[in-house]
Amino acid sequence: MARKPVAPRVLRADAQRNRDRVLEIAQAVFAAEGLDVPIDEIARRAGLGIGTLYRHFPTKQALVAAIVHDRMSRLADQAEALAGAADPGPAFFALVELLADAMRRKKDLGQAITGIDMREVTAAARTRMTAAMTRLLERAQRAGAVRGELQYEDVMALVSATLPSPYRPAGSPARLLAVICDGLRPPPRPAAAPRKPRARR
Amino acid sequence: MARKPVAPRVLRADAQRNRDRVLEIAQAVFAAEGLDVPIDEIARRAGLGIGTLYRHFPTKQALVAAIVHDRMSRLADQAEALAGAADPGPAFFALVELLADAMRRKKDLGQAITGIDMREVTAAARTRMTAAMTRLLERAQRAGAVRGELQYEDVMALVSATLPSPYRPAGSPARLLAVICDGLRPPPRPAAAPRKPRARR
DNA sequence: TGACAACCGGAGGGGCCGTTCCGTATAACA
DNA sequence: TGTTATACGGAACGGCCCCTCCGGTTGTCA
Repeated sequence: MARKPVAPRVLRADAQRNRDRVLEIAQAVFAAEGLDVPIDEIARRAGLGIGTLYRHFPTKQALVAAIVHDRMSRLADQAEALAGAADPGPAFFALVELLADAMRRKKDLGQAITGIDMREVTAAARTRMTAAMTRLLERAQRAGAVRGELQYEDVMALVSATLPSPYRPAGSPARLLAVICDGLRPPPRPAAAPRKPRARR
Repeated sequence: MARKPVAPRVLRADAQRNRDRVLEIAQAVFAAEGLDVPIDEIARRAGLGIGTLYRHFPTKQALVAAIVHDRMSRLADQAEALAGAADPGPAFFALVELLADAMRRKKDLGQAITGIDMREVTAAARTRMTAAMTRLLERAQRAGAVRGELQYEDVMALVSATLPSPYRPAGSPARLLAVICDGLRPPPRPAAAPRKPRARR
């Protein structure tokens, strides 16, 4: 169980310095190596004791949350901007690429969105993100740029396919994204009949 | 001096019974709940002591391997059959669906193919699987049924998108598979120009 | 039926991790 | 410069898991 750190109005100078340092290091480490890095390791790399780290962030979750929430908020901002774009089709695909790119660049983001239970902790940003994506998806669907039957979860699942997972080197992000984006568009013929291959040449 | 051989020709009746029971239970549990179930849990559900389980399978990996190898071999059989089919296009898409379906039905299979390091242990079946898929992919590409630039890893990454992951309820498998299969086909126009939405406002 | 090899069960060792505790150090301020 | 609230460091704790060990049990065969 975690004891809530008593937060006085102002931190002592050294405390503020250390807090910043923890955030800076953790941000880099989680982005590069994912959220499974032990907290002792973060402390070590920051040149601090474990106790110090725990005074600033009462829980590993709290530290992760601080970082992921930040990242996710920025993403949500961009998503909201795109959600209001004049032309929803291109905006939707831009958002898909944006998401895929962000999640690939920041391993922690991908993990937080895709897997590990950060639900509670990133609720606010996540909600905005979901709302923006959902709205844009619906607009793009009404505009005929995206298959009508798809839902938010479908899109997120597909985006997550571009993420590398441990031990399995994922396919090329660019190729995967091309497949996914083309697949997201409405099929040429409404009937689900498989397309006839062109005659060989 | 030589110690007793690890595996005598015939197991004692009770030992054989217990071994079978472990396999049966582990198979069900791993399929339903994935490979993260502790081994004590398997033993408990089988009504056996941990020691007993460990005599039959010296390692958790060994137990998992026995089960996953089995499953994967069956899949490889089917893949090889499809790889030789007359019409490579439909056969390729059948294999994709087969894989997605198998991995969704058996959580351990999905995990073993996608993530956890079972590489060594399932090498034989995996190699056959990979070879069959690669061959079928190339044939389907030559037939013009699948985008030419894709590679084996791309296809597997896409298939894995249909898998549910913990905490994130995946999208509908049917819808995802539709998107993926359509995306795998060569795009109608060489240029990937996004479709113009209808004018509307 | 008796003797023994084969087998069983589960306590406990060891490693990894998140978290807590508390003796020591130091910034802040008079 | 002295006093004190605040902060620091890291040993130690507890939970989780894989795995080992060994005293007790049981199938098997003469």
